[in-house]
Order: sequence, then C-alpha cells, then structure tokens
Amino acid sequence: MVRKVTINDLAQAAGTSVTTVSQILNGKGDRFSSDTRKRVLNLKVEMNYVPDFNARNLIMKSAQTIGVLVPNVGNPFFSELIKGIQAIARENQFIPIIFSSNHDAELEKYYIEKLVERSVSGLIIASSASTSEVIDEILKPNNIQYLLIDENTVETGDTVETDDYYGGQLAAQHLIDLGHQKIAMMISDDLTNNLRRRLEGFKDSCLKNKTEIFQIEAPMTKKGGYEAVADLVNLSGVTAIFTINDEMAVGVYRGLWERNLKIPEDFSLIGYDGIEWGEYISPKLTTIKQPIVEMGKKSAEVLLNRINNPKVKKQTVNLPVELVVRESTQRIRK
Amino acid sequence: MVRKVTINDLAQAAGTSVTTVSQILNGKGDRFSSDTRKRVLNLKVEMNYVPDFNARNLIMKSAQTIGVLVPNVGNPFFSELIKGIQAIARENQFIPIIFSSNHDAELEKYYIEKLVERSVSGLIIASSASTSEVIDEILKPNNIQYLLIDENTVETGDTVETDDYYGGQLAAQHLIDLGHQKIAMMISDDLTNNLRRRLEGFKDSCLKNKTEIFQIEAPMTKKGGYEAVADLVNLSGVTAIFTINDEMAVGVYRGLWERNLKIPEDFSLIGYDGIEWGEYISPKLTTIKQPIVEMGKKSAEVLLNRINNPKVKKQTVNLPVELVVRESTQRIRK
DNA sequence: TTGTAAGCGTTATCAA
DNA sequence: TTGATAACGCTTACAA
Repeated sequence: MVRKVTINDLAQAAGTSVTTVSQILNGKGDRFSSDTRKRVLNLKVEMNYVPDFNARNLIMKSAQTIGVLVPNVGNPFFSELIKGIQAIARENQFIPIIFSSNHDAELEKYYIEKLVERSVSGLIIASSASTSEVIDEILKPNNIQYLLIDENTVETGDTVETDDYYGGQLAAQHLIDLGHQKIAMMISDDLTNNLRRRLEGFKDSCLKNKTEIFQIEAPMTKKGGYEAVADLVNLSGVTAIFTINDEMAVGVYRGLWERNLKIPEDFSLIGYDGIEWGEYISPKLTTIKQPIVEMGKKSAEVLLNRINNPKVKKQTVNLPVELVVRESTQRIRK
Repeated sequence: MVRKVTINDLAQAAGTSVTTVSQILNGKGDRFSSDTRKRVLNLKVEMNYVPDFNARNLIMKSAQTIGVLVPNVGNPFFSELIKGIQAIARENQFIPIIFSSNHDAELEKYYIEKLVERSVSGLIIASSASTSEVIDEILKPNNIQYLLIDENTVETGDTVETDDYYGGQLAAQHLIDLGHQKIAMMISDDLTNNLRRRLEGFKDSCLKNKTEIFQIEAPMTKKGGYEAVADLVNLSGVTAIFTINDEMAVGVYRGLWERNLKIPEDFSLIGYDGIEWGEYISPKLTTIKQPIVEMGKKSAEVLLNRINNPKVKKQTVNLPVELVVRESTQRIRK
C-alpha cells in the first residue's frame, strides 16, 4: 500500500510548514518569498501531490460538485445536454455527477439521496419521475439548490427553457403551409409539462387553420414510434406526421419503410429536438431544433450562479427554437 | 443557511456520546442496550441526520466511488456500456462518476486528476488518449486500481474484452460467403489495439480467401463514414463494405443514398458493435454484435472485486461476439 | 454497557 | 515572511 503524499510530506520536503504550502498552492501565497514559492510549486509536481478532496471539503464545506439527473443517457438529446453541462462545470472547477434514472421513481430518489449525502452543491434535474416529492423531502430540508429543466416546469425558482409552445406552432405551420389538412401527432403516453405546451402550440395552430388532427400515443422511443405506425396506417387521409421528438421519428421511418410507404411522398414527417442523427437518416429529418448544448450550458451557469449567490433574484433564460427544413416534408399533391 | 445536523447534535439529543451514535448507526452497536439503540435510531430519523460524507471518507479513506472515462457519451456504444456499469455499481453501493474525454489527452488527464483527488477507489478507462502516461504518473503512485477496456489493451492486469480478432473474421467470412471478392474496409485513422485486432481478423480471413481489400481511413463517426463515401465510389469493382463500427456505417448509408446507390443492391454493408440504431435504419444493418451492457457489467464487477481484494490473481473475462445478419448484406449477383 | 481521546488531511486564524 | 494551532465531523482504540 503506497501512502498518499500529503501536504505534510510536501511541507517537510520543502522545509516549510503546512501553512506555507497550503497558502501557496491556493494562490494566497503572495506574502512568501518567491524562492519558497518556487520550491513548493516544484516539489508539488515532483512529488505528485494531489490535495485530499475529502479533507479539503470537510473544512470548506463544499464538494464543488453538482448532480445531474436525466431520464436516459442513451438518448442523444440528453447526451448533448450533458456535453454542455460538463463544459461549463469544468470552467468553474465543478464536477458533474450524472445519473440516468430511466423514469424509475425509486431509482431517481435513490440517486438523489446519494448525491445529497455527498454534499453536492446543487442539482440539475431533467427527469421528472418523482420530482416534487423528492424536492420537498430531501432537497429543501437539506438546503440544496436545484434547477428543473426540460421535463419539469416550475412557476417559482430559476428557469431555463425553450419556447415549446412556439416550437409546436412552428411545426404545425410548416405542415399547414405545405398544404396538409389531416395530420397525425405522435405523442407520449405520459406528457410532461414542456411536452404539453409543445402540443398545445401545435394543436392551436391546427385549430386556427381548421386542420384536422389525429392523436396517437406511444412511448417516446424509437420502438414506440415504430410500433405506432400500425395505428397510423389505419387513419384515413392523413398526409403528414408530427412526432413529439426526433427519436420517435426514427422509429416511424422504419415502420413506414416496412410497409413500403415513402417519406415524404406518402407522408411528410416532422420531428422535434434537432439531434444529430436527423441529418444522417434518409431522407434527412425536418425538425424543430432546440439549442441542446446551449441548454446544458445555460443550465449549469444558472445553477452555479445560484449556488455562489443564493440570494440572487429569479433567473430566467429562454432559448430560441427554430424550424429546420430538410427532406422529410414536402408540399402535398393530389 | 441551515446548519447541518452533526453526529454531535444527535449524541447530545440522545444524551449519549458520539461513539455510541457512530457505532449504532454503523451496525456495530450490539453491545449497547436496546433502549439506547432505539433512541438513537429514532432521533436519527427525526432530526434528519445524514452522515457527512467528506468527514467519513476522510477517515475511512474510501469514497465508495469509481470513475469511468469514455471517449464520448453521445456514442450509443458507450452509453450502453455505462448502463451496465451503473447497474453493478449500484448493487455494490458504489457511485460511478462518468466523464467524456472526447479523445482529448489533456482533458482526459484533467479528469483523471479530478477523480484521483476525490479518492475514487478505482477507474474504468475506455478512452485511450493518454492512458499509459497517466497511469504511470498518476494512478500507480496513488495506488488506484484501474481497468482498461475497449480502446486499451494490457498484457498485465485484469482484462475484460471481446474477441475482436474473431469478430473481424466473422465479418469477413460473412461477406466472402456471400460471394464478395472486392471489399472496402473503413477504419479509423487512429487505431487502438482492439481495433487493430479486429482489423487483423478481417484481413487474415480475406487473405486466406484471396479476397481483395481496400482500406479507407476516416474518423469513426457518422460524419467520418459519410465523407469517406467519396473515396469509396472511386474504387472500382468493390461490392461490399466493412465499417469498423456501426456509427460509421450510418454515415455510409447517407453518403450512398445521396449518390443514389443502394444497400444492399449496390453495396453490401456490415458494421461492428450492435448498437440499437442498427435495427431502425433501413435496410437494417448487418453487424457483429458485442454484448455491450454485459461488458459494462463485467467491467464493474472485475474492478470492484479488485478493489475489495487487491491481491486476487489476474482476472480475465472474455465475452462472445456474434454475427447478426439483417438486411444490409446480400449475395453478390453479376 | 458506555465514553474519552486521538487522528484523518486540509484550511484559517493569529501570533511570531 | 513564516509557522503553531484550532477546527471541520467522523471512526475507532482503548479505558472505564
């Protein structure tokens, strides 16, 4: 067992006190001679000294850590989100600990407890399995900052969101502009608030234009979209499909292909999210693009700001969505 | 700021010493009266006492944490791997901290340092940017267990691997069986050891069968595969393609589609990995399937066993790969 | 059956 | 310019 190099060893080697070492290593060493400073700094590298995190945090009372809870890391949307969070966390010397709760309320609670035990400074929660219960029971009593995004909405507290209502409208309007009059919407069987708004935007636009809509419910996965095609083909007269996320759209591609139905000739298809994969399937997927990485970045920024500055007033970030027309939609022709 | 409840507060409230509390809460309290025990246990819940992780680990010298370093969480291969690791970690009360190093050596080193600082008990490293240097400089001196998988190979130390050489052979043999005599291989411009073996298996099988092979180098991403199609179409007489991972294959689909070339009519295509997406693109991707989640599980098991049991002899796990024939390959016809 | 006290590796206060 | 020393909250020998 190799003993870890401690600050004591380093001090001894440098012929100084631990105070000196600590101060110098923490950028508070102006008062020491540049000779001492150099000696300590060199020795640190040479001896490969790494401060003990537990000891440090014990006294500092901060673990420089944020927790991140997503429903599923495998979903490209969330892996991009994580990318953004990771980048900002790093800039601020924070470490994100990421968990995939898989929509399992029990698992979600378990992980949040673990995170709290480790005295994380804050949490970004993009998974909504058991949120409000957990917040009241665990987060609030322990005074832990949190930011709810994506699947959660809050009236109070900081907010980082995209305009889902407008996004829904954009999608509908695009289809309507192309002349579609009967549209199928594939939506989750378990709608979270952001999805609900997205859907409302879509529906309202259709209503205003007297466009007929059909609703198909399925899990928001490739498999869900794939299986929902069975219902889709039973609908008569439908010429366009809106899937509430891109991943479902991928399943629809497959389901249609198996039935020898063509996109966009037989069905125009528009998704939502703007994941990278949409540019690689053929035809390329028309979609409503959310600035996913940016969402991750902003989320981390807002949370960290809240952590450093608990009294700051409600922060609100609203990110734009945009229609990206690619190849999966076209003008209707009779 | 709510002050956290400490063991001292709890002891005081219970009218005992901290020792008593500590022992009882850690399941070592047999010697105390059941009355005292009950009192402490109740108070713990009542006062919402959560042991301070930093203080505890400082003295226990273990953070019940493992670090996981992957090149890219966005890649479905790695997100599935993580799924497996997470499952086993949880069973063993460990927390995995996951980082995406993006093949950036500096970033990789930075994260490993952070992980070591936090006194993780061990590391699963599936990213190879700067591994050997980091191991010698950081891991070994700090006596941290590690397991290298996927992109790394080791002669010494524990091993969890799939039979890449055999997998390569399987892929080649499938194509050969279908009558292909000129095959393009799309491979990374930066081969790691597992890939090298995979490739050797493929090449050896081709050589043995006098099958002609062409080599195209590109990044192992969708984009890489997509752009490599430009080179591919310049090759004359090629009827089949082997991409060294599934993700590249996705790019190839797109590149071919844009040139009006059909899979499998114009080119048979076989990938490697067995990610879920392969079942959703059309035609479905024929591939060599690795048991990815299982790899994650085994990796975690092996590492945790090593942590609990540093003296145990070299552990070796070899996981099977298998040919999954789907729709992207077919018998050659002239 | 219970408690005292040392010690984990750090940072911070204050004296030298 | 530097260094003792207390403190952080916990576990654990060792006493009682």
